[in-house]
Amino acid sequence: MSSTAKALTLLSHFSATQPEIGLSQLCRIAGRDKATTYRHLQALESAGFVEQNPATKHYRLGPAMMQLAQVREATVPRKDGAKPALTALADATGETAHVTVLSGQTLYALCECEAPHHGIRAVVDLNTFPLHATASGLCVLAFGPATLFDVAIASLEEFTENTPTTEADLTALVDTVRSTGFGRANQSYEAEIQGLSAPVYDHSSQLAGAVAVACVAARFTPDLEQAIKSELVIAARDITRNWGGVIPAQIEAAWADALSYPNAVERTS
Amino acid sequence: MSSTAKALTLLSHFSATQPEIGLSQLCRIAGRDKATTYRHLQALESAGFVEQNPATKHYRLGPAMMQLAQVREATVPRKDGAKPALTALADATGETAHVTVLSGQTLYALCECEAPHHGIRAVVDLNTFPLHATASGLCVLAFGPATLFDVAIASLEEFTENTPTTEADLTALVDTVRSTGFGRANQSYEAEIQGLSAPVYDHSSQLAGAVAVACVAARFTPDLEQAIKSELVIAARDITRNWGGVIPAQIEAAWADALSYPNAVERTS
DNA sequence: TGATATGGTTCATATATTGAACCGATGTTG
DNA sequence: CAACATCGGTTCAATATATGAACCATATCA
Repeated sequence: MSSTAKALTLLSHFSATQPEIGLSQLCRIAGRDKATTYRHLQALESAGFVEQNPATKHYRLGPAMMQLAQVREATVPRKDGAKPALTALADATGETAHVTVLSGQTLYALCECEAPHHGIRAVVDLNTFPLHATASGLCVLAFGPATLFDVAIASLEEFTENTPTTEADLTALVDTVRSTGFGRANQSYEAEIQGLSAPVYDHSSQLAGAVAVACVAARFTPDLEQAIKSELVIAARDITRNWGGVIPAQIEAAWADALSYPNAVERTS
Repeated sequence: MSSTAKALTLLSHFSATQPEIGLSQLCRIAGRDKATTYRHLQALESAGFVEQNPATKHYRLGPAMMQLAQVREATVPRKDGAKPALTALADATGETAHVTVLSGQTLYALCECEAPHHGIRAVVDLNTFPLHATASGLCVLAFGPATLFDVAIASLEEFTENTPTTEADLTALVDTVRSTGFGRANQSYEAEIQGLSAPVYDHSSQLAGAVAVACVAARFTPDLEQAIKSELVIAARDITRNWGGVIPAQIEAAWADALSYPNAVERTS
């Protein structure tokens, strides 16, 4: 590990809950020598990556972050940050994958990717996603602003015989999503289509949207469901990372539980 | 200079106008060896500070910037406090407005706002602002720590034929800023760009940075200068207020004098 | 007053960084 | 199409640079 990489990992110890850290404290957290840590902080400070609170001498993230984040945002718009993960997801699952973004009270399609594996495949052709009947919508209801639930029950349009049409039905579905970390729509929007989704987050620490897989129901087996879920987790982490967000710990925990990998954080890059 | 500092300065070469840079190109820009630059980029990539465009192999700023900027903003919420005033300033003047923050001996760009009024407008695309050649820099020299003046005269790079290149020239400019309360850069950094700035303060009662307007020189008239100055005062007061600071009485007095509104404190919201 | 924190500094040691030269691939050009 | 240029990436000997135990100066507290 290069000394540069070591210096940079120091930055990862700053967070909203612990925004300012003293030298000795940071040494303990990072498990590194004090002189070394001090020099690393000096280097970071010279580049504006950290600065010292003049009053306490504690260190905090510096102003250069703001400038660089602006350039990053101008360089990689949101859609581009989702596309690679989406194609990987479609390829790995062999099913159609798509990403939705929540804007206000509406869930919009951002982009979509069809896997070429099968002659029969789901085609996602929506501008806006009904909250109560799609996997992405349920995901947003479960993890997004609470006010959305009222919006959803105000228009419980019945698309298929599986569409939830009562508040009780919808509450039950959303509760399941909350406990598993995955949105699931069993032919509730279109017959013969099974949807599975996972939430994605952005820099605001709020839910930003969902990533989902639409699967032809005839192919849907417990094995495929497990496979899709584990790929969804990878895609959701990737997109969230590109959008500057973090997956809430409780959702990571729910995923780990649902996938029966009690301690799974096997891919963080 | 530590290798970490060298690696970090690579990041400053990325900008909105040049968001992606190839290895060889970056070596030329940074004036460093290719192997070294490559390893530095590897270290930066491992921390998510840069990433490679898979298609072109060119490097660009990475997703980690977004997360860190989020934490920084949560720690020192400056950008949110500056943005409304900045858009109002850009809108009222019809020119490009920006805010800079002083950290240590370096003046960083915090955010920028372009007015849509004109087809031709200034584009601020800087990571750090030279102290001697920009309106914001002169403002900081005039009202910030005295030690900055030594830093400034240590590197009097000549950007245009109007750039001050002697200590005497710079002293004269800074004295003018002190007596008027406004930083002014008449095409001293870029030809055809007139800069005007005002200091902003934070809770520490120290100078925190500057708010500035970059104006296309061809449009610059005495009337516009007066208009920009009075808008700058409004913006500087607003930002200072949001950052928990107070404008020193002597600067308020200088402003009132310069604007020929002897008792002007007519808008403080 | 002594014990224990803190942020910051020193210096011999040796480890990690450096850059000229090199490689294979791709693209240009007369 | 062969010669040339440029690209991203790699190698290895030379050495510049990072390292950490011990050490300050200062502040806090019992």
